[in-house]
Amino acid sequence: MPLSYTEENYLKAIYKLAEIEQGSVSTNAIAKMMSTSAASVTDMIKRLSEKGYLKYRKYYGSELTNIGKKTATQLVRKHRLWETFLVDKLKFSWEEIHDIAEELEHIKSDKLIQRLDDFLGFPKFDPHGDPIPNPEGKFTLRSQIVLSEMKVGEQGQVIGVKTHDTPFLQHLNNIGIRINTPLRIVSKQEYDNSTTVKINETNILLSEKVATQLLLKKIS
Amino acid sequence: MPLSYTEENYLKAIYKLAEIEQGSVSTNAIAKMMSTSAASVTDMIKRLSEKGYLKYRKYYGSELTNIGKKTATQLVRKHRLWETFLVDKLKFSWEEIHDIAEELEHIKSDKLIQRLDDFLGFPKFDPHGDPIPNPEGKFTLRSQIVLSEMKVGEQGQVIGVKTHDTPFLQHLNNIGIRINTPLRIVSKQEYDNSTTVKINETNILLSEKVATQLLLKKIS
DNA sequence: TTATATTTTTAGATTGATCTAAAATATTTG
DNA sequence: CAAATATTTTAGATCAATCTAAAAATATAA
Repeated sequence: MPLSYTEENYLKAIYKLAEIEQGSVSTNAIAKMMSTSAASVTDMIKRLSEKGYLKYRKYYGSELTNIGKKTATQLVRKHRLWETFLVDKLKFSWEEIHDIAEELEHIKSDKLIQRLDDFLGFPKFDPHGDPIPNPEGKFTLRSQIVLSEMKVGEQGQVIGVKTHDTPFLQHLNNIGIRINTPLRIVSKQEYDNSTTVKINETNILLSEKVATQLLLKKIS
Repeated sequence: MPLSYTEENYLKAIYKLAEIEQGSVSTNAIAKMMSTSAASVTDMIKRLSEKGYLKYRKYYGSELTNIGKKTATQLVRKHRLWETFLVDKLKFSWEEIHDIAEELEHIKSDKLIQRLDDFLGFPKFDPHGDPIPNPEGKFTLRSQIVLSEMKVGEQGQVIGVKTHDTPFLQHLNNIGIRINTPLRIVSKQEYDNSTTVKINETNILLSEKVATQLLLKKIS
């Protein structure tokens, strides 16, 4: 029997939390991520446990099984492919796509996702720079560095962001930073940990808050 | 408050039935179309009536209000645009798209549909030849004739089908008939009401069952 | 290490969508 | 037109997903 919309969202939430915390995920953490009560979470993890998607010991939290992880990874794959579609084909911007992809990812058709992947040219990264798992669930790795850790004089190209919240992405749009933007570190101000970068012959000041969220690939 | 997935499906069903029957739609007819019990339908039409999407008199059936019709038309618009996307962009065939579009039509974003419409080049008809209503709900009309009513010697081009059931569409694929196929009526056999047509210099026999479901535009 | 605080689970209710069976209303027919 | 038949509604249950409040278990701190 197929998973419900809600069950799928729980799996995704637990998968994400397991990436941060290690080992098992606490009921309260899931409740916070799903914006629901701990009582509801207890109900749901019991159900998902019975269906074999996770292992759960009372009072000690939950851990996804292999099938649970696989299912969650496929949801991530679908989400990121749809986000790529929305940006590449429908010309949406960074910050508009999350909620729509959140709905699209639940459409149940393997063939649809294969065809979409093909149509998009088998992308390996989504518009935020996050890797798109392949049908087997494998992620493509690449070397990346946080802008705030680059040294003066080094050059790089923006390949991703660490957070996806709308105000941050809008701010990046405003100051002219997007995926693939090339830049050079001009100077770093110790006083407030801000960084000056040169983009297209223009110097731009990036606050610490921004510099610690931008992922780059170095270019020599 | 937005409509639920189920409420949207009821609206669509009632809208479709109102196109066939005239005036109000019976509870049983809705139950049949939704493959559910009459009791469930009674519950639902009460709710939709309270929300203002339809008018309902006990024991006398339901009729959509203007807002109900508008909502249903937008669902039809979304369904047909997604079907067009699946065929034109993702290379699905006629008979594979209905169920997927049935899910996609519930994604809630006006901007998404605008952008999709633009991306597809503002199509006026879907892959089955059915008209796609514009954002205001207006359908494009065109003159069409059922193949079985054409006379020997007349020429036409396939622009649509009257039923969408999978075996029928697969049969059309098999015998080489699709949207835009040009053909000429070679002869009509009175005995079994079959029709012989010429497509690309080849004569093909169409049964009455097929000939009464094919819509054509005459060409002179 | 006992008391306090936090986390988690249980118990009991609610809402939407569904069902079956029975009652009420409408329609058809002899 | 009354009896038989068909349709529709009501009544009462169930299931998934949610809630609040209270109880139970675990963790922390004096």
